[in-house]
Amino acid sequence: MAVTTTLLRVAELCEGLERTRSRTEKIRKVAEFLSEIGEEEVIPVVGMITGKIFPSYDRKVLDVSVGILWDNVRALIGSKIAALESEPGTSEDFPSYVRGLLARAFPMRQATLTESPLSVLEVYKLYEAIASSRGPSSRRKKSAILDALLRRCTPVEAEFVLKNLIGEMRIGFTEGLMEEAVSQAFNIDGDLVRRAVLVLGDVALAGLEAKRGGTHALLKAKLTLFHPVKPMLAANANSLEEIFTPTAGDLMVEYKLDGARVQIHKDGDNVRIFSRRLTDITDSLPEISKEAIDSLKVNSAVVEGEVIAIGRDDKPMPFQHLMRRLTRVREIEKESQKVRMGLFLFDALFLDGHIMIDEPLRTRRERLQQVSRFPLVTEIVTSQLSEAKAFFEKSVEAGHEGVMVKNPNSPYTPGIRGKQWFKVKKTLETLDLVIVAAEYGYGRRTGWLSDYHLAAYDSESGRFMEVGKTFKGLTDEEFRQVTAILKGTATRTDGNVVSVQPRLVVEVAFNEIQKSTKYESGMALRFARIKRIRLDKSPGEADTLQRVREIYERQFSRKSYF
DNA sequence: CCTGATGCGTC
DNA sequence: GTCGGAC
DNA sequence: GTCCGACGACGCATCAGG
Repeated sequence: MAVTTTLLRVAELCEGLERTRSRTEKIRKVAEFLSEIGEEEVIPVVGMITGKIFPSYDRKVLDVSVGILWDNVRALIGSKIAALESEPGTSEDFPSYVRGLLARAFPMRQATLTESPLSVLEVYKLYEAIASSRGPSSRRKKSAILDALLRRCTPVEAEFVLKNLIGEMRIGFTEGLMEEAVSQAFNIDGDLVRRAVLVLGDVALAGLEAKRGGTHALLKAKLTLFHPVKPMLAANANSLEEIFTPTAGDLMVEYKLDGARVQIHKDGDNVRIFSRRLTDITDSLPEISKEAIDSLKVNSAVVEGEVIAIGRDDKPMPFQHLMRRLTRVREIEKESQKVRMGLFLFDALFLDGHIMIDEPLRTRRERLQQVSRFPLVTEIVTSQLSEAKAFFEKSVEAGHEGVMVKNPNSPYTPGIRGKQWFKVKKTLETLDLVIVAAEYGYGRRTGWLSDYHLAAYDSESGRFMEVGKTFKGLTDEEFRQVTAILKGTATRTDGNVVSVQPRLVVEVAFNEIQKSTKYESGMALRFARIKRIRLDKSPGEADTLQRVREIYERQFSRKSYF
C-alpha cells in the first residue's frame, strides 16, 4: 500500500524534536515515524531530518545557501513588509526569521487553506532539480525552482525547507541518533545498524535497506569495491599518559601526518580515491592513482592512508599547500610540478577478495606491509610510556602533528567499549591577543557576542592587526560576562560585527599559523580557541604582531617552504 | 576575458 | 578541525 | 562516554556581471 507523507508531517515531527530534550524520546519519535512512511520516502525523510539532503554516495550538491535564499525570500515578499529592509541579523537565525516574515506578509495563508499539500517526495524531487541545475544561468534556474516551492509553502513549511537547504536543522538529531532510530524502527540490533552504516557509507541507505529487508538485509551489507566506507574515527587524548595505563598492554603508535585522509579502491587497473567524507577525488591525484596500479601488489584492494604535501627538502609542507591539490580539477599537471604529493598508508580493509575489517589491526597492518610498495606511516608497537614519548618527539621533530595510538587487537569498527584509536597532538605555546571586534551568535548563542576578532599590536604601523577569529573555549557564563564587557566598550556596529575598543586580552591556543590573504597582517591562526580571559593583563602587555611572525617563521625549521 | 561573490570540502 | 553542554 | 551544534582558515570551482 502506497503511503504519501506530507512535508508538513515531517516539519511537525522536527518541531517536536526541537522541543524534546530527552534523546531517548527523540529516538522513539523518529523510529515511530520511520516505521510508518513508505520505502521510497526513507532516504528523503532521513535526509530532511538530519539536514544532509543527499547521501554521501550521491554526488549531488545543492549549491544553494543563505545568500541565494535571501534573494529569493526578498523577491517573494517584495514590498509587503517594511521589516525586509533590515536583513536577518543579530537575534534570530535565517529560517525562523523568514517564517515570521511570511506569516506577517501572508496572514491568510494557513496550512489548511493550501490547494494541495506538499508531499515529501515532491519536495525531494525539487531539491534534486536544484542540485542538477548547473552551468550558465543555473543560479536563475535554481531560484525559479525555489520560488515556485516557497510560494506553495506555509510559513511552517518554508522554515523547514530553508533549514533543509542550508543544512542546519538544529534539532539535536543527526546521524548518531538516526542510527538508533533505524535500529528501533525496524527492530534490528544497534551494532548491526552501525556496521551497515559504516559499510554502506550513509545512514539513509542503511535505513532504506533496513525497512526493505530488516536484519537479513543489513547482514548482507558487505564492503564492496568502489563503494567507499565510512572511516574509523579517533578520540582526542590530551596526553600519552591518559592512554598508556599499566593495564593497556602493547599499543601501536603512529606518526600523525598533517594531510588529508584517503581511501583507495583498486581492482586491476581501475583505481578510485575517496576523501574522508567519501567524495571521489581521483581526478585531482592522478599520480597516486597511476602509481597504485603497480604499487599495490594485489589485484583488488581497499587501503587507507594520509596524503601530504612534501617539499624539495623532503620535509612536510604546511597544510595549505596540500589544499592547492586536493580539490583541483584544472591545471593539475602544472600544479603537480609545484606540489609533490606523498601517500603514507596505515590500514587495509580489503585485499585480494578478502574483507579484512574484522581482522585485528596488527594483522591488517602486516598484510598491508606485504602488499604495498607505498610507504607505510612510521610506527612502533610498545607498552612503554617512555618509548611512546620518545617516538612522539621524533614525530614532531620530523614536522608532523603528533601521534595516533591504536589498539593492535581492534577490528576496523568503533568498538563497543569506547574508542580504539586516539590522537595526541603536539601543544604549542599560546598567544595573548586583544579582542578588537565581536559578532553576535546564532542558535543557542543568540544574544551573545560569541565570535571574537583577535588582534596583535603591530609596532610598525602602530595599529592592532587581526590574526583570526574564534568562538571556542568559553563557558556559557563567560560568554555572558564577555558580552557585557564588550558591549560597554563598543565603538560602532556594522551589520553583525560590533567593533570594540582594544582592551580585553585573552589567552589563545592554536595549532598552526597560516599565511593569509584575507587578513592584512598576512597571517591567520588555525584552530584558534580561547584558553582563558586575561582580565589581569592590559593590551600593552599582550603579544605583538612581531612575536606572531616569529612563531610563524619558526614553524619552517621543521616544515618546508617549497 | 577578468573580477568578485558564493558555496563546498579539506583540516 | 576544537570546544562546552546536555544526555 | 557519546552526541550535538556552536563556528574557525584556507583554496578551489563555478557563476554572475561587466
